[in-house]
Amino acid sequence: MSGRRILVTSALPYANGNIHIGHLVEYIQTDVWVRFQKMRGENCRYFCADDTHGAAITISAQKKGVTEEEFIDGVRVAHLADFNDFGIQFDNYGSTNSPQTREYCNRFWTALRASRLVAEKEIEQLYDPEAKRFLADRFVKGTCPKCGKPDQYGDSCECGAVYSPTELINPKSVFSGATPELRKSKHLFVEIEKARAFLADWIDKSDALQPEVANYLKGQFLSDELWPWDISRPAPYFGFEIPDFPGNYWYVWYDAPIGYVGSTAQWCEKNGEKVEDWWQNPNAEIHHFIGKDITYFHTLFWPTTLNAAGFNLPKKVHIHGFLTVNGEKMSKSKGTFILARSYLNHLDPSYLRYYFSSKTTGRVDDLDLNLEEFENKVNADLIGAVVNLASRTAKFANATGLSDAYPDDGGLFQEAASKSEEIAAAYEACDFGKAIRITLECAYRANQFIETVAPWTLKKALTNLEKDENATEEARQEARKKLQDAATIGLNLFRQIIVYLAPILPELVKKTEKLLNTPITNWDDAQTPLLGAKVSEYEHMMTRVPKEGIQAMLEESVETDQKPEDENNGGKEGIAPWFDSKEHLEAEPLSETITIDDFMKVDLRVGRIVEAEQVKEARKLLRLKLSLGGNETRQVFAGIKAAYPEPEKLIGRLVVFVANLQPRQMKFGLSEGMIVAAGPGGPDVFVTSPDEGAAPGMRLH
RNA sequence: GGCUGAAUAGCUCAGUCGGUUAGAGCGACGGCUUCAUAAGCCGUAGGUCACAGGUUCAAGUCCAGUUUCAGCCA
Repeated sequence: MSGRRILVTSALPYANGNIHIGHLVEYIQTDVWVRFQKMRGENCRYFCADDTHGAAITISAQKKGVTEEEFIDGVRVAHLADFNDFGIQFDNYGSTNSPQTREYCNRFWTALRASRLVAEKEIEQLYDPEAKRFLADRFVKGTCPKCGKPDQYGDSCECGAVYSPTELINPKSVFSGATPELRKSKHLFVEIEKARAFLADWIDKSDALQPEVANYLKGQFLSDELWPWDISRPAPYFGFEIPDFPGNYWYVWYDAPIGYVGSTAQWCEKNGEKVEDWWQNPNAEIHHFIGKDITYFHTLFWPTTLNAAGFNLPKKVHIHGFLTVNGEKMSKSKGTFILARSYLNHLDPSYLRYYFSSKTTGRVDDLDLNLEEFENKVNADLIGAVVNLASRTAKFANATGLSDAYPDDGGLFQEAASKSEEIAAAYEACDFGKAIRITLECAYRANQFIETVAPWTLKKALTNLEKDENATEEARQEARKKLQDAATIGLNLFRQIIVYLAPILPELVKKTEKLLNTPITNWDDAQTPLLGAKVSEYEHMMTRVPKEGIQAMLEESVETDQKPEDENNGGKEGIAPWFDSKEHLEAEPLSETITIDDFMKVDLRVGRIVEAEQVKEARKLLRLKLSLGGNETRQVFAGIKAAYPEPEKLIGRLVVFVANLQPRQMKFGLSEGMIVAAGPGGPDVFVTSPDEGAAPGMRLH
């Protein structure tokens, strides 16, 4: 493959929560840029992965009662589905919890050691004696020492106060609720101060950073001594153990960017390529797309690590701002904390791809999603100006196809073709807003042209001639040709615009390809008119933004029980507080007290589901076969059909099972017990699972 | 507090190297059109370019200051 060799990454989404529209700013921006490069014929690859390590993952997994690996596997499936449905097209989507990432963690580590950048120091930190683990500030909660507000994090309070976790009144560990104590432990640090000369030079001269970012780094960091970077965490910690520092693990932010390389390696294994051709090749370009919150990880620590190992430094770090909705931070109570899935449930992803792109400037500014503007802009630009071009011309060419020679259009096609490089330069600079502005000017001119030629009038004239018995066949031919020519011009101007918007609107490209029976694959498809092509029956390409869809999305988001992750730190040391509602307890109040003897009458056992199938005739029932270990099995009919429509997915799971319930003959067979599940019923039934380590046959006490 | 950035029409934003009368889209208003699932075209109104200075033949643009807003401070 020829062209520039370009490796592109987006920041790895943390495996602790769902993708929301704030994330999408970045993935859409990156995807558009990558699609643009590919259309230009560059050898461009887009790599990403889930970022899976750290204490927050452990907590989330514990809350769900699954292992960390099970938890991140589940999140990965959800992430990929969201990305896919938004048209984000990765060349490889890996995980930091992969053998490839581990291998590169080791390699970079060796390099950092060899460069004498690693130092050992003893630090004092809060420790949870019950959970037997050290606690980051965010995992301690207590009463604010300044304002007295309870239930605040160990580093700062909602009142704005900033303090150390040791100052908290009545501090508690979020793991166990135990009172933490101070303990000393040894940590490893990367002394990036030693890399100062390199960093200062790179920041100043490489042109990898937007000027405001370079200024920020110079003013904020380089003006003073660079603090050593605490890179190890004592066990237990979900991550990779440091080979030469047993009992300690790399901090999640060490392996997160290495995940870029790990994902590359995975792709290389599948495609017979070499990692060094991408990461250690002076002719390869590395482009990172990130949010401004994680600037210093990517502009201080990461270049230092890469440099130590002799890897390419980023050619560009493209940094974008945060998303606001209607001018404010996303808010759960206002319904503006919108999950990707909630958006997809109600609106077309093309709208958001277009809107975000129209507001993408390549600068670090925040981007506002104003929902009223969103609706207006998409309707006016995409429906009114762009799609409308096809919808008002296509049917006039349906019978004849496009003309065989491009008719005189007053230079419109040529003029738009001449904008190609200017638009391309805007894409290259991530100024998608500018690319769109120039393209839309073409659309306005095209609409004016259609207005002047008025194909509908030509069509009427033709119809009249065809009815008129006195009309000559020549006159009819001429009228037919005029109409075909007008439609040919309209559809070519339309297609040219679609080429320019193709990186942003892949779905619209597909529909255009279908309409004109010709693929769009290359940027230069905008240079030559399409001639002689068949024109399919016009089908709607895009509908106006449904107002009720926006409303429904907001309503759904108000209900979503999801908290914004902490922007600071990319959320990795953050933890979503619990939002447990009282509704369930109110719906079903606690029963009267029983004695331990009463309880002991119930023989609860761990069982493994070895068979699970639909009972077709039953409304609510699944037939399960539970193994209690050895050859002991029981057949159970469970009323969980609505909640588990795919029973085969239950096979292998451990469940809790009432083993001494009197068997009951049911219409479909004998039920020899029941499995324990929570929830009000219907689709809201949740089968309970024992923690890892439990085995079939164990009794619950 | 320190640092960084921003301020142009009701809204969202262009405005190149300092160079003619500061532009676009949306919205508002008036008209035209009726091919297209209300889309399109023409026109009108709307600006002390945050403020007061400086440099210059010439400043929205360059310089220093002031105000306001936003962000960042591992």
